Amino acid sequence: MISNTNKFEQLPEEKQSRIVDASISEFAEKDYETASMNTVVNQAGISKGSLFNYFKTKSVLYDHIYQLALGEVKLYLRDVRDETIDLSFENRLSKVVDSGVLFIMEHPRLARIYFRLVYSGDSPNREKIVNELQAMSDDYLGNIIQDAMDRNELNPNLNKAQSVFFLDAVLNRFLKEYHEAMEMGSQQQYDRKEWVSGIATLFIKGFS
Amino acid sequence: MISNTNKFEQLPEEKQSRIVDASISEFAEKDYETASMNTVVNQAGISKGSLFNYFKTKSVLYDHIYQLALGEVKLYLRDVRDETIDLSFENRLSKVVDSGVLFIMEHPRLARIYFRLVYSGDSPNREKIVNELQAMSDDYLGNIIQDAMDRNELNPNLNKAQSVFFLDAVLNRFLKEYHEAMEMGSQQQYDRKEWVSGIATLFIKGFS
DNA sequence: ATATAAATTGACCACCTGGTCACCATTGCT
DNA sequence: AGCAATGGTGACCAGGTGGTCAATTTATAT
Repeated sequence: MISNTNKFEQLPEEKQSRIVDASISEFAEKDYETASMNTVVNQAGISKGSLFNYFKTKSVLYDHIYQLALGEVKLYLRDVRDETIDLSFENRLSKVVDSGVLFIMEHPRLARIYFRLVYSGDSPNREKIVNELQAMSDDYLGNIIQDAMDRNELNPNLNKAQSVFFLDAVLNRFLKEYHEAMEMGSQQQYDRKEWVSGIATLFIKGFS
Repeated sequence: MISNTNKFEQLPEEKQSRIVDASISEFAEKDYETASMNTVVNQAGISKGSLFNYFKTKSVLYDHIYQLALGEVKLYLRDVRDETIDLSFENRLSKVVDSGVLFIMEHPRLARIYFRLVYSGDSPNREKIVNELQAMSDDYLGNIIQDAMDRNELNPNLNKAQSVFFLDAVLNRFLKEYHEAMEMGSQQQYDRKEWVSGIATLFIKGFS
Protein backbone atom coordinates (compact mmCIF):
# COMPACT_ATOMS: atom_id res chain seq x y z
CA MET A 1 0.00 0.00 0.00
CA ILE A 2 1.70 3.17 -1.16
CA SER A 3 -0.95 5.73 -0.27
CA ASN A 4 -4.62 5.90 0.54
CA THR A 5 -5.80 7.63 -2.58
CA ASN A 6 -3.93 5.16 -4.71
CA LYS A 7 -5.92 2.15 -3.62
CA PHE A 8 -8.58 3.22 -6.04
CA GLU A 9 -6.23 4.03 -8.86
CA GLN A 10 -4.74 0.56 -8.76
CA LEU A 11 -8.07 -1.02 -9.52
CA PRO A 12 -8.79 -2.41 -12.99
CA GLU A 13 -9.86 0.44 -15.23
CA GLU A 14 -13.23 -1.04 -15.94
CA LYS A 15 -14.11 -1.12 -12.26
CA GLN A 16 -12.78 2.38 -11.76
CA SER A 17 -14.93 3.78 -14.50
CA ARG A 18 -18.01 1.99 -13.18
CA ILE A 19 -17.48 3.68 -9.83
CA VAL A 20 -16.66 7.05 -11.32
CA ASP A 21 -19.68 6.88 -13.55
CA ALA A 22 -22.01 6.00 -10.71
CA SER A 23 -20.55 8.77 -8.56
CA ILE A 24 -20.89 11.39 -11.26
CA SER A 25 -24.50 10.42 -11.81
CA GLU A 26 -25.29 10.62 -8.12
CA PHE A 27 -23.54 13.91 -7.46
CA ALA A 28 -25.12 15.36 -10.57
CA GLU A 29 -28.59 14.34 -9.49
CA LYS A 30 -28.48 15.33 -5.82
CA ASP A 31 -26.49 17.88 -3.89
CA TYR A 32 -23.63 16.78 -1.71
CA GLU A 33 -25.56 16.19 1.49
CA THR A 34 -28.39 14.35 -0.20
CA ALA A 35 -26.27 12.22 -2.51
CA SER A 36 -26.14 8.70 -1.12
CA MET A 37 -23.19 6.37 -0.92
CA ASN A 38 -25.66 3.49 -0.96
CA THR A 39 -26.92 4.57 -4.35
CA VAL A 40 -23.37 4.80 -5.62
CA VAL A 41 -22.44 1.30 -4.52
CA ASN A 42 -25.62 -0.18 -5.92
CA GLN A 43 -25.24 1.56 -9.26
CA ALA A 44 -21.56 0.64 -9.45
CA GLY A 45 -22.25 -2.95 -8.47
CA ILE A 46 -19.73 -3.09 -5.65
CA SER A 47 -20.06 -3.47 -1.91
CA LYS A 48 -20.21 -0.65 0.54
CA GLY A 49 -17.10 -1.82 2.33
CA SER A 50 -15.13 -1.64 -0.90
CA LEU A 51 -16.15 1.90 -1.69
CA PHE A 52 -15.19 3.06 1.78
CA ASN A 53 -11.95 1.18 1.34
CA TYR A 54 -11.10 3.06 -1.85
CA PHE A 55 -12.29 6.41 -0.49
CA LYS A 56 -12.11 6.90 3.24
CA THR A 57 -15.11 9.22 3.36
CA LYS A 58 -17.84 10.65 1.19
CA SER A 59 -16.02 13.94 0.96
CA VAL A 60 -12.87 12.25 -0.37
CA LEU A 61 -14.91 10.62 -3.09
CA TYR A 62 -16.50 13.95 -3.95
CA ASP A 63 -13.11 15.55 -4.16
CA HIS A 64 -11.90 12.87 -6.53
CA ILE A 65 -14.84 13.39 -8.84
CA TYR A 66 -14.38 17.12 -8.71
CA GLN A 67 -10.71 16.81 -9.63
CA LEU A 68 -11.62 14.68 -12.62
CA ALA A 69 -14.17 17.21 -13.79
CA LEU A 70 -11.76 20.07 -13.29
CA GLY A 71 -9.19 18.26 -15.39
CA GLU A 72 -11.63 17.92 -18.26
CA VAL A 73 -12.56 21.59 -18.09
CA LYS A 74 -8.94 22.68 -18.06
CA LEU A 75 -8.15 20.61 -21.13
CA TYR A 76 -11.08 22.14 -22.91
CA LEU A 77 -10.17 25.68 -21.99
CA ARG A 78 -6.55 25.26 -23.03
CA ASP A 79 -7.59 23.93 -26.39
CA VAL A 80 -9.98 26.77 -27.02
CA ARG A 81 -7.47 29.37 -25.97
CA ASP A 82 -4.77 27.98 -28.20
CA GLU A 83 -7.06 27.52 -31.17
CA THR A 84 -8.37 31.07 -31.02
CA ILE A 85 -5.25 32.97 -30.16
CA ASP A 86 -5.13 34.74 -33.53
CA LEU A 87 -8.79 35.67 -33.77
CA SER A 88 -10.34 39.06 -33.17
CA PHE A 89 -12.01 39.70 -29.82
CA GLU A 90 -15.42 39.24 -31.34
CA ASN A 91 -14.61 35.97 -33.05
CA ARG A 92 -12.73 34.73 -30.07
CA LEU A 93 -15.55 35.48 -27.70
CA SER A 94 -17.98 33.74 -30.01
CA LYS A 95 -15.77 30.71 -30.12
CA VAL A 96 -15.53 30.63 -26.34
CA VAL A 97 -19.27 30.69 -25.95
CA ASP A 98 -19.67 28.04 -28.61
CA SER A 99 -17.14 25.84 -26.91
CA GLY A 100 -18.92 26.25 -23.61
CA VAL A 101 -22.13 25.09 -25.18
CA LEU A 102 -20.33 22.17 -26.73
CA PHE A 103 -18.78 21.15 -23.45
CA ILE A 104 -22.15 21.20 -21.79
CA MET A 105 -23.66 19.06 -24.50
CA GLU A 106 -20.86 16.55 -24.24
CA HIS A 107 -20.68 16.47 -20.44
CA PRO A 108 -24.11 17.37 -19.14
CA ARG A 109 -23.57 15.65 -15.81
CA LEU A 110 -20.28 17.41 -15.16
CA ALA A 111 -21.95 20.68 -16.05
CA ARG A 112 -24.63 19.94 -13.53
CA ILE A 113 -22.11 19.24 -10.80
CA TYR A 114 -20.36 22.46 -11.70
CA PHE A 115 -23.45 24.63 -11.51
CA ARG A 116 -24.54 22.96 -8.30
CA LEU A 117 -21.17 23.67 -6.82
CA VAL A 118 -20.76 27.24 -7.94
CA TYR A 119 -24.24 28.52 -7.42
CA SER A 120 -25.07 27.00 -4.09
CA GLY A 121 -24.22 23.70 -2.58
CA ASP A 122 -22.62 22.81 0.66
CA SER A 123 -19.88 20.70 -0.76
CA PRO A 124 -17.00 19.98 1.59
CA ASN A 125 -14.37 22.46 0.46
CA ARG A 126 -16.74 24.72 -1.33
CA GLU A 127 -14.93 27.94 -0.58
CA LYS A 128 -11.55 26.64 -1.68
CA ILE A 129 -12.95 25.06 -4.82
CA VAL A 130 -14.97 28.09 -5.83
CA ASN A 131 -11.96 30.32 -5.37
CA GLU A 132 -9.91 27.98 -7.50
CA LEU A 133 -12.49 28.01 -10.27
CA GLN A 134 -12.86 31.76 -10.04
CA ALA A 135 -9.12 32.26 -10.33
CA MET A 136 -9.07 29.98 -13.36
CA SER A 137 -11.86 31.85 -15.05
CA ASP A 138 -10.38 35.23 -14.18
CA ASP A 139 -7.09 34.18 -15.64
CA TYR A 140 -8.72 32.80 -18.74
CA LEU A 141 -11.05 35.68 -19.53
CA GLY A 142 -8.49 38.18 -18.31
CA ASN A 143 -6.05 36.95 -20.89
CA ILE A 144 -8.58 37.23 -23.67
CA ILE A 145 -9.40 40.78 -22.67
CA GLN A 146 -5.76 41.70 -22.28
CA ASP A 147 -4.93 40.35 -25.72
CA ALA A 148 -7.74 42.38 -27.22
CA MET A 149 -6.58 45.51 -25.38
CA ASP A 150 -3.06 44.96 -26.65
CA ARG A 151 -4.46 45.02 -30.17
CA ASN A 152 -6.42 48.19 -29.48
CA GLU A 153 -9.70 46.44 -30.01
CA LEU A 154 -11.04 47.69 -26.69
CA ASN A 155 -11.06 50.85 -24.65
CA PRO A 156 -7.55 51.12 -23.18
CA ASN A 157 -8.92 52.57 -19.95
CA LEU A 158 -11.07 49.54 -19.20
CA ASN A 159 -11.27 48.40 -15.61
CA LYS A 160 -10.03 44.92 -16.31
CA ALA A 161 -11.21 43.24 -13.13
CA GLN A 162 -14.71 44.57 -13.63
CA SER A 163 -14.75 43.62 -17.28
CA VAL A 164 -13.75 40.09 -16.47
CA PHE A 165 -16.48 39.99 -13.87
CA PHE A 166 -19.14 41.13 -16.33
CA LEU A 167 -18.00 38.70 -18.98
CA ASP A 168 -17.95 35.87 -16.52
CA ALA A 169 -21.39 36.74 -15.22
CA VAL A 170 -23.04 36.76 -18.62
CA LEU A 171 -21.23 33.72 -19.97
CA ASN A 172 -21.95 31.65 -16.90
CA ARG A 173 -25.55 32.63 -16.78
CA PHE A 174 -26.05 31.93 -20.43
CA LEU A 175 -24.46 28.52 -20.17
CA LYS A 176 -26.48 27.73 -17.09
CA GLU A 177 -29.70 28.68 -18.80
CA TYR A 178 -28.75 26.78 -21.93
CA HIS A 179 -27.91 23.75 -19.84
CA GLU A 180 -31.20 23.88 -18.03
CA ALA A 181 -33.17 24.30 -21.23
CA MET A 182 -31.30 21.34 -22.66
CA GLU A 183 -32.06 19.15 -19.67
CA MET A 184 -35.71 19.99 -19.91
CA GLY A 185 -35.65 18.77 -23.45
CA SER A 186 -36.86 22.03 -24.92
CA GLN A 187 -35.83 21.73 -28.49
CA GLN A 188 -33.50 24.54 -29.47
CA GLN A 189 -35.23 27.09 -27.32
CA TYR A 190 -32.05 29.08 -27.56
CA ASP A 191 -30.99 30.06 -31.04
CA ARG A 192 -27.30 29.68 -30.43
CA LYS A 193 -26.07 31.91 -33.22
CA GLU A 194 -28.34 34.74 -32.25
CA TRP A 195 -27.29 34.58 -28.62
CA VAL A 196 -23.62 34.22 -29.35
CA SER A 197 -23.68 37.27 -31.57
CA GLY A 198 -25.81 39.14 -29.06
CA ILE A 199 -23.30 38.50 -26.32
CA ALA A 200 -20.40 39.48 -28.55
CA THR A 201 -21.91 42.79 -29.58
CA LEU A 202 -22.91 43.65 -26.02
CA PHE A 203 -19.32 43.44 -24.89
CA ILE A 204 -17.75 44.96 -27.95
CA LYS A 205 -19.90 48.01 -27.54
CA GLY A 206 -19.78 47.90 -23.77
CA PHE A 207 -16.01 47.63 -23.65
CA SER A 208 -15.30 50.21 -26.35
CA MET B 1 -61.38 25.64 11.96
CA ILE B 2 -61.77 27.72 8.83
CA SER B 3 -58.87 26.43 6.79
CA ASN B 4 -55.61 24.57 7.20
CA THR B 5 -53.25 27.40 6.40
CA ASN B 6 -55.10 29.64 8.80
CA LYS B 7 -54.36 27.60 11.89
CA PHE B 8 -50.97 29.24 11.93
CA GLU B 9 -52.23 32.70 11.19
CA GLN B 10 -54.56 32.63 14.15
CA LEU B 11 -51.72 32.15 16.54
CA PRO B 12 -50.54 35.03 18.73
CA GLU B 13 -48.21 37.17 16.69
CA GLU B 14 -45.31 36.67 19.01
CA LYS B 15 -45.46 32.92 18.55
CA GLN B 16 -45.87 33.28 14.82
CA SER B 17 -42.80 35.40 14.52
CA ARG B 18 -40.77 33.02 16.66
CA ILE B 19 -41.65 30.22 14.27
CA VAL B 20 -41.10 32.29 11.15
CA ASP B 21 -37.79 33.50 12.45
CA ALA B 22 -36.57 30.00 13.27
CA SER B 23 -37.71 28.74 9.88
CA ILE B 24 -35.99 31.53 7.98
CA SER B 25 -32.76 30.86 9.85
CA GLU B 26 -32.91 27.16 9.13
CA PHE B 27 -33.81 27.45 5.46
CA ALA B 28 -31.14 30.10 5.03
CA GLU B 29 -28.49 27.94 6.61
CA LYS B 30 -29.23 24.62 4.94
CA ASP B 31 -30.84 23.68 1.67
CA TYR B 32 -34.35 22.34 1.63
CA GLU B 33 -33.54 18.66 2.02
CA THR B 34 -31.00 19.22 4.76
CA ALA B 35 -32.99 21.75 6.74
CA SER B 36 -34.44 20.04 9.78
CA MET B 37 -37.87 20.42 11.28
CA ASN B 38 -36.36 19.37 14.61
CA THR B 39 -34.05 22.35 14.53
CA VAL B 40 -36.97 24.62 13.75
CA VAL B 41 -39.07 23.41 16.65
CA ASN B 42 -36.15 23.61 19.06
CA GLN B 43 -35.20 27.10 17.99
CA ALA B 44 -38.80 28.26 18.04
CA GLY B 45 -39.42 26.69 21.43
CA ILE B 46 -42.50 24.71 20.42
CA SER B 47 -43.24 21.04 20.13
CA LYS B 48 -42.94 19.05 16.96
CA GLY B 49 -46.59 18.13 16.99
CA SER B 50 -47.56 21.78 17.04
CA LEU B 51 -45.43 22.69 14.06
CA PHE B 52 -46.89 19.84 12.05
CA ASN B 53 -50.29 20.96 13.17
CA TYR B 54 -49.74 24.47 11.81
CA PHE B 55 -48.04 23.25 8.64
CA LYS B 56 -49.05 19.83 7.40
CA THR B 57 -45.64 19.13 5.87
CA LYS B 58 -42.17 20.56 5.56
CA SER B 59 -42.90 21.70 2.05
CA VAL B 60 -45.94 23.69 3.18
CA LEU B 61 -43.79 25.47 5.74
CA TYR B 62 -41.19 26.20 3.10
CA ASP B 63 -43.83 27.60 0.83
CA HIS B 64 -45.11 29.87 3.57
CA ILE B 65 -41.64 31.27 4.18
CA TYR B 66 -41.07 31.72 0.50
CA GLN B 67 -44.32 33.63 0.12
CA LEU B 68 -43.31 35.97 2.93
CA ALA B 69 -39.94 36.62 1.30
CA LEU B 70 -41.53 37.17 -2.07
CA GLY B 71 -43.87 39.71 -0.54
CA GLU B 72 -40.97 41.68 0.88
CA VAL B 73 -39.16 41.66 -2.44
CA LYS B 74 -42.22 42.81 -4.33
CA LEU B 75 -42.74 45.71 -1.98
CA TYR B 76 -39.15 46.75 -2.41
CA LEU B 77 -39.24 46.53 -6.17
CA ARG B 78 -42.44 48.49 -6.43
CA ASP B 79 -41.03 51.26 -4.29
CA VAL B 80 -37.85 51.48 -6.31
CA ARG B 81 -39.72 51.50 -9.58
CA ASP B 82 -42.05 54.25 -8.48
CA GLU B 83 -39.33 56.36 -6.94
CA THR B 84 -37.16 56.25 -10.05
CA ILE B 85 -39.73 56.57 -12.77
CA ASP B 86 -38.50 60.00 -13.84
CA LEU B 87 -34.78 59.28 -13.81
CA SER B 88 -32.53 58.65 -16.77
CA PHE B 89 -31.62 55.07 -17.62
CA GLU B 90 -28.22 55.47 -16.07
CA ASN B 91 -29.48 56.94 -12.83
CA ARG B 92 -32.33 54.54 -12.67
CA LEU B 93 -30.08 51.55 -13.15
CA SER B 94 -27.75 52.81 -10.47
CA LYS B 95 -30.64 53.21 -8.09
CA VAL B 96 -31.82 49.68 -8.80
CA VAL B 97 -28.41 48.23 -8.03
CA ASP B 98 -28.14 50.32 -4.90
CA SER B 99 -31.53 49.19 -3.73
CA GLY B 100 -30.60 45.59 -4.32
CA VAL B 101 -27.55 46.02 -2.14
CA LEU B 102 -29.65 47.68 0.50
CA PHE B 103 -32.19 44.89 0.48
CA ILE B 104 -29.45 42.35 0.92
CA MET B 105 -27.98 44.23 3.83
CA GLU B 106 -31.36 44.50 5.51
CA HIS B 107 -32.47 40.94 4.82
CA PRO B 108 -29.38 38.79 4.54
CA ARG B 109 -31.17 35.59 5.42
CA LEU B 110 -33.90 36.15 2.85
CA ALA B 111 -31.21 36.88 0.29
CA ARG B 112 -29.57 33.65 1.13
CA ILE B 113 -32.78 31.70 0.69
CA TYR B 114 -33.28 33.45 -2.62
CA PHE B 115 -29.86 32.62 -3.99
CA ARG B 116 -30.12 29.07 -2.78
CA LEU B 117 -33.42 28.72 -4.52
CA VAL B 118 -32.53 30.34 -7.81
CA TYR B 119 -29.08 28.95 -8.32
CA SER B 120 -29.60 25.39 -7.32
CA GLY B 121 -31.69 23.81 -4.69
CA ASP B 122 -34.25 21.09 -4.85
CA SER B 123 -37.00 23.00 -3.18
CA PRO B 124 -40.46 21.55 -3.63
CA ASN B 125 -41.90 23.69 -6.40
CA ARG B 126 -38.59 24.95 -7.64
CA GLU B 127 -39.56 25.14 -11.28
CA LYS B 128 -42.76 27.01 -10.65
CA ILE B 129 -41.14 29.40 -8.21
CA VAL B 130 -38.15 30.11 -10.41
CA ASN B 131 -40.42 30.80 -13.35
CA GLU B 132 -42.44 33.16 -11.21
CA LEU B 133 -39.35 35.03 -10.09
CA GLN B 134 -38.00 35.12 -13.59
CA ALA B 135 -41.24 36.54 -14.93
CA MET B 136 -41.17 39.19 -12.20
CA SER B 137 -37.63 40.17 -13.00
CA ASP B 138 -38.27 40.17 -16.74
CA ASP B 139 -41.25 42.37 -16.26
CA TYR B 140 -39.37 44.70 -13.96
CA LEU B 141 -36.21 45.11 -15.99
CA GLY B 142 -38.16 44.97 -19.22
CA ASN B 143 -40.13 47.98 -18.13
CA ILE B 144 -37.04 49.94 -17.28
CA ILE B 145 -35.50 49.16 -20.65
CA GLN B 146 -38.71 49.94 -22.48
CA ASP B 147 -39.02 53.30 -20.73
CA ALA B 148 -35.47 54.13 -21.71
CA MET B 149 -36.11 53.09 -25.31
CA ASP B 150 -39.20 55.25 -25.40
CA ARG B 151 -37.02 58.20 -24.44
CA ASN B 152 -34.48 57.36 -27.12
CA GLU B 153 -31.79 56.71 -24.56
CA LEU B 154 -31.04 53.32 -26.07
CA ASN B 155 -30.63 51.76 -29.47
CA PRO B 156 -34.16 51.39 -30.84
CA ASN B 157 -33.27 48.10 -32.51
CA LEU B 158 -32.32 46.41 -29.25
CA ASN B 159 -33.34 42.81 -28.80
CA LYS B 160 -35.31 43.43 -25.67
CA ALA B 161 -35.45 39.87 -24.38
CA GLN B 162 -31.72 39.49 -24.71
CA SER B 163 -31.05 42.83 -23.10
CA VAL B 164 -33.18 41.95 -20.13
CA PHE B 165 -31.32 38.68 -19.87
CA PHE B 166 -27.94 40.39 -19.83
CA LEU B 167 -29.02 42.95 -17.29
CA ASP B 168 -30.49 40.28 -15.08
CA ALA B 169 -27.36 38.16 -15.34
CA VAL B 170 -25.00 40.93 -14.30
CA LEU B 171 -27.23 42.37 -11.59
CA ASN B 172 -27.89 39.01 -10.02
CA ARG B 173 -24.31 37.97 -10.10
CA PHE B 174 -23.15 41.21 -8.62
CA LEU B 175 -25.66 41.02 -5.81
CA LYS B 176 -24.77 37.41 -5.16
CA GLU B 177 -21.10 38.21 -4.95
CA TYR B 178 -21.77 41.23 -2.78
CA HIS B 179 -23.92 39.15 -0.50
CA GLU B 180 -21.27 36.48 -0.18
CA ALA B 181 -18.52 38.99 0.52
CA MET B 182 -20.75 40.53 3.16
CA GLU B 183 -21.42 37.23 4.86
CA MET B 184 -17.74 36.49 4.99
CA GLY B 185 -17.28 39.73 6.77
CA SER B 186 -14.86 41.14 4.26
CA GLN B 187 -14.97 44.82 4.99
CA GLN B 188 -16.06 46.77 1.97
CA GLN B 189 -14.32 44.51 -0.50
CA TYR B 190 -16.65 45.92 -3.09
CA ASP B 191 -16.50 49.64 -3.61
CA ARG B 192 -20.17 50.08 -4.26
CA LYS B 193 -20.00 53.35 -6.15
CA GLU B 194 -17.35 52.11 -8.49
CA TRP B 195 -19.24 48.95 -9.28
CA VAL B 196 -22.56 50.66 -9.69
CA SER B 197 -21.10 53.12 -12.16
CA GLY B 198 -19.20 50.33 -13.91
CA ILE B 199 -22.39 48.38 -14.42
CA ALA B 200 -24.24 51.44 -15.63
CA THR B 201 -21.64 52.39 -18.23
CA LEU B 202 -21.34 48.82 -19.49
CA PHE B 203 -25.00 48.74 -20.36
CA ILE B 204 -25.29 52.28 -21.59
CA LYS B 205 -22.54 51.63 -24.06
CA GLY B 206 -23.58 48.07 -24.73
CA PHE B 207 -27.20 48.99 -25.38
CA SER B 208 -26.45 52.06 -27.51
C1' DA C 1 -1.19 -28.39 -2.17
C1' DT C 2 -0.69 -25.40 1.40
C1' DA C 3 0.04 -21.31 3.98
C1' DT C 4 -0.20 -16.57 3.88
C1' DA C 5 -1.68 -12.17 2.50
C1' DA C 6 -4.93 -9.07 0.30
C1' DA C 7 -9.37 -7.77 -1.42
C1' DT C 8 -14.33 -7.94 -0.96
C1' DT C 9 -18.48 -8.37 1.33
C1' DG C 10 -22.92 -7.08 3.75
C1' DA C 11 -24.89 -7.32 8.29
C1' DC C 12 -24.61 -4.10 11.65
C1' DC C 13 -24.16 0.46 14.37
C1' DA C 14 -25.43 4.97 16.08
C1' DC C 15 -27.70 8.68 14.54
C1' DC C 16 -30.95 11.51 12.16
C1' DT C 17 -35.05 12.37 9.29
C1' DG C 18 -40.26 13.78 8.41
C1' DG C 19 -44.35 12.62 10.27
C1' DT C 20 -48.00 10.49 13.75
C1' DC C 21 -51.00 10.10 17.61
C1' DA C 22 -52.46 8.80 22.25
C1' DC C 23 -52.26 11.49 26.07
C1' DC C 24 -52.38 15.72 28.83
C1' DA C 25 -53.37 20.79 29.83
C1' DT C 26 -56.14 24.78 29.00
C1' DT C 27 -59.86 27.13 27.70
C1' DG C 28 -64.81 28.33 26.98
C1' DC C 29 -69.64 27.34 27.85
C1' DT C 30 -73.57 26.23 30.54
C1' DA D 1 -68.47 23.13 39.12
C1' DG D 2 -68.53 20.14 35.46
C1' DC D 3 -68.22 19.06 30.65
C1' DA D 4 -66.66 19.32 26.09
C1' DA D 5 -63.62 20.75 22.83
C1' DT D 6 -59.61 22.52 21.32
C1' DG D 7 -54.42 23.12 21.54
C1' DG D 8 -50.02 21.36 22.71
C1' DT D 9 -46.87 17.65 23.61
C1' DG D 10 -42.98 14.31 22.99
C1' DA D 11 -42.28 9.35 22.83
C1' DC D 12 -42.51 6.69 18.95
C1' DC D 13 -42.30 4.88 14.01
C1' DA D 14 -40.40 3.39 9.59
C1' DG D 15 -36.92 4.54 6.70
C1' DG D 16 -32.76 6.52 5.55
C1' DT D 17 -27.74 8.04 6.41
C1' DG D 18 -22.31 7.57 6.59
C1' DG D 19 -19.29 4.50 8.25
C1' DT D 20 -17.28 -0.15 10.44
C1' DC D 21 -15.43 -4.74 10.76
C1' DA D 22 -15.50 -9.79 11.48
C1' DA D 23 -15.88 -13.07 8.20
C1' DT D 24 -15.32 -14.83 3.72
C1' DT D 25 -13.58 -15.07 -0.88
C1' DT D 26 -9.70 -14.46 -4.03
C1' DA D 27 -4.89 -14.03 -5.32
C1' DT D 28 0.00 -14.97 -4.39
C1' DA D 29 4.18 -17.45 -3.09
C1' DT D 30 6.44 -21.39 -1.84
